Amino acid sequence: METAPQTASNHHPQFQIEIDVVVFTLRENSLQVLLCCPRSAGQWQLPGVSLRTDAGLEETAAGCVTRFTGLHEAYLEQLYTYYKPGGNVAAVVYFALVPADSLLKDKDESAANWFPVNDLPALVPNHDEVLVYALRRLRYKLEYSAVGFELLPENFSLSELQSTYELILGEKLDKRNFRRRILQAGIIESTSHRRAGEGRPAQLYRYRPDAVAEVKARRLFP
Amino acid sequence: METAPQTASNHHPQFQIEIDVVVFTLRENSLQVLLCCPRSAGQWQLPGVSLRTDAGLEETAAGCVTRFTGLHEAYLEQLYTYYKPGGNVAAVVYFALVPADSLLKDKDESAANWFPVNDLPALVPNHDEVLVYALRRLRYKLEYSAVGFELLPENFSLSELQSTYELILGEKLDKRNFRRRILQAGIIESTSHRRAGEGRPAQLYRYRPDAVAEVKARRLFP
DNA sequence: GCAAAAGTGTTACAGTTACACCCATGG
DNA sequence: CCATGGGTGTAACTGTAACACTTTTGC
Repeated sequence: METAPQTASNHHPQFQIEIDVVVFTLRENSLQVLLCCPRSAGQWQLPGVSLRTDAGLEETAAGCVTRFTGLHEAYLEQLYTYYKPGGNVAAVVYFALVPADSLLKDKDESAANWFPVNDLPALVPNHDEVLVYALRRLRYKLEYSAVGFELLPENFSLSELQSTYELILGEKLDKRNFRRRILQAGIIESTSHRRAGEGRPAQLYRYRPDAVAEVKARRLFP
Repeated sequence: METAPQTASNHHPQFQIEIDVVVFTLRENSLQVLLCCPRSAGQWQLPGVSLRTDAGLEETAAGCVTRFTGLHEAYLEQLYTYYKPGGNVAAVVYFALVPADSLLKDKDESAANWFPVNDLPALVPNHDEVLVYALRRLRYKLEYSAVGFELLPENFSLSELQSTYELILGEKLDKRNFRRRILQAGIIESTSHRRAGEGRPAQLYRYRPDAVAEVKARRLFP
């Protein structure tokens, strides 16, 4: 990475690098994504910033999330790097999960908004594709890792967790099987809090950050 | 991707983009990786080229594989993008699988060589890490997709396929279970060829490119 | 006391694993 | 005819999916 790659010529083309972030959250009973509409573009697009030479990729993505949501900790993962030949700007796309009810700050400056993933506005070219890919990755990841907690506040009830999974996967789940599995996996622990409301109060749980989140799935091959 | 991202300033830092490729193959009964040692660096590193403005990322990676192995078709997948703050070159890393016995061409020009993944030379900084990640991804991918065929010639026996899996996963597999599963999955078809040698001749199979390769694994969550 | 959400076990079924012998060919 | 690698089925087990009622609270 530090040394020049070996090519015939010695001068290398220069590119601009843009970090885009697909930020998901749960709002209004649906999975939503953060989009912004800068005046210069006049069209909705993923929030993004230009990479500076003195900043890391993930660091920059995290800064972008903070700037648009005000949150300082979010689940972040590199998704894909795009480059369209003929241009001179490459886009490194991250995806992020932020807890429910993360409010937008700087609303006017950033002109950003949440949109349900099933009801998106027209987007800048290629961002549709990126979004579809991010969504696929999120669903996929949900099936073999513990990523669902990132969309919930620190303390949550099992019913809330189940709804999260149902919303993202788009299917209903069996309550008893869901509880058994999630508890057996040992990735959450109960807290001393309970949430009152209509009906019987719910036991609240917390994610155990020390838990080993990825689990070996059944293999097809061999 | 085309429009400028919104930042305060209007001038953007410029970077060089390097495409590196982790090329795996099976040779001498082990999983091996392609490394090169350009005169300028004097140290082993992943083969890489500088991105040109008029070329796509995957296209460039494919060209890199061709240049070092002589092969024109290889399984390619984007792995990760790295950037070390303070530098000005980002590296987009791909991983590639090439069939057994892919010979190196241009041996002297490229100064490249195959190394068993368990016995690597000292590498340029950060490439160790990249390689470890690539290997993890390969093992992982092998478990839920049909990627193993990419390391074999067009026609192969079931025993050869099984050895491939065993070599990569680093564990022995049950012959009968292996065969049942791979055949049930319907991703290979028998050909009219057989391979003679010591012992009973083996039926040769071929990968069905139309097969749906990715299969839903058992979920932990929900 | 009733509406509303939380919590709790068991059984049938499907898929996975473990395992040992016969077959076809070349020398 | 024998050495070598190729090819084949079954039984025990483990994990998964389906399913309905009782409990606790607020009003």
